[in-house]
Amino acid sequence: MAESLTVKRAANSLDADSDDLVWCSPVTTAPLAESEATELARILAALADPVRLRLLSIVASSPEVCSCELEGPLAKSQPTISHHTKVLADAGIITGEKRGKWTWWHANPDRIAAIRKALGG
Amino acid sequence: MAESLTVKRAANSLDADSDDLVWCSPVTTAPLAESEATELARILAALADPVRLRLLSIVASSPEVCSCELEGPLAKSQPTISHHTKVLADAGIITGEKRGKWTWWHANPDRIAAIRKALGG
DNA sequence: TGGTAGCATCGACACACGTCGATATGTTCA
DNA sequence: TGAACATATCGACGTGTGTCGATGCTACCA
Repeated sequence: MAESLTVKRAANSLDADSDDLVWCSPVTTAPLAESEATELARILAALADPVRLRLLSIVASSPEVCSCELEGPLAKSQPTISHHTKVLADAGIITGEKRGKWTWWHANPDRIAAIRKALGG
Repeated sequence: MAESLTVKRAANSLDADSDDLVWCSPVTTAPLAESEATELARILAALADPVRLRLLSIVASSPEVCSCELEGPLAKSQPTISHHTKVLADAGIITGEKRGKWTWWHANPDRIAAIRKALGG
């Protein structure tokens, strides 16, 4: 196996090659189609949790963060942390890279910028 | 009673007079405090629903929208529409103005901009 | 005054979600 | 190989949430 392996980003229906701002028109501009709204809601729901927001803020503040460095600051059990990283990764907001025993997480600024754009940015 | 009455914006703990971007540091900059994360998650949760996103997009696309104009496009019952407008209003994202029999809704661009800012904008 | 219309609230239901212990998987090292 | 560790997955539990019918309340109009 390869030395470095990117964790799969799960089956979200929007993994176009160019990752940014392709979803939908800004929410402030024109009525959203039902499919656009569902997709955007899915991404926002991934963010709408205090633990995940703090997790993201920790990951985004560092170039890379190991899972084991999250359990302490977030004061949650290991399965809970794993659950939350998965939710954020499925939404494309963070990406996990498995190196040896550890999984290293980093934020996806493009995706976050796309969310801002969808919010009228 | 007065001719025009602004619907109360409910008891959200963040109704500072200046309404914009006072919550928390951008999520991409530094680890969020627990209280900041909880507050931001509450606001994002108000957005993280397809019906509410479409509702907001309709309201934000017009200067003013009446509740009765939402039932049709959103294909939901009247109590459901009322529920969703309340959630968005409690989050400060839209504001309702009651004139006569009708309640007129309009978006709060400052609040939406604050959300973008909290997301690293 | 009575009737109607717009909207909010209540109660109930089904479903989704956060949480964690137990367990499984996979990697490192002796 | 076997032991130890990091992480993922599973199963279960309690709680939160979207939905709607029924009901209540207020404003308008004849």
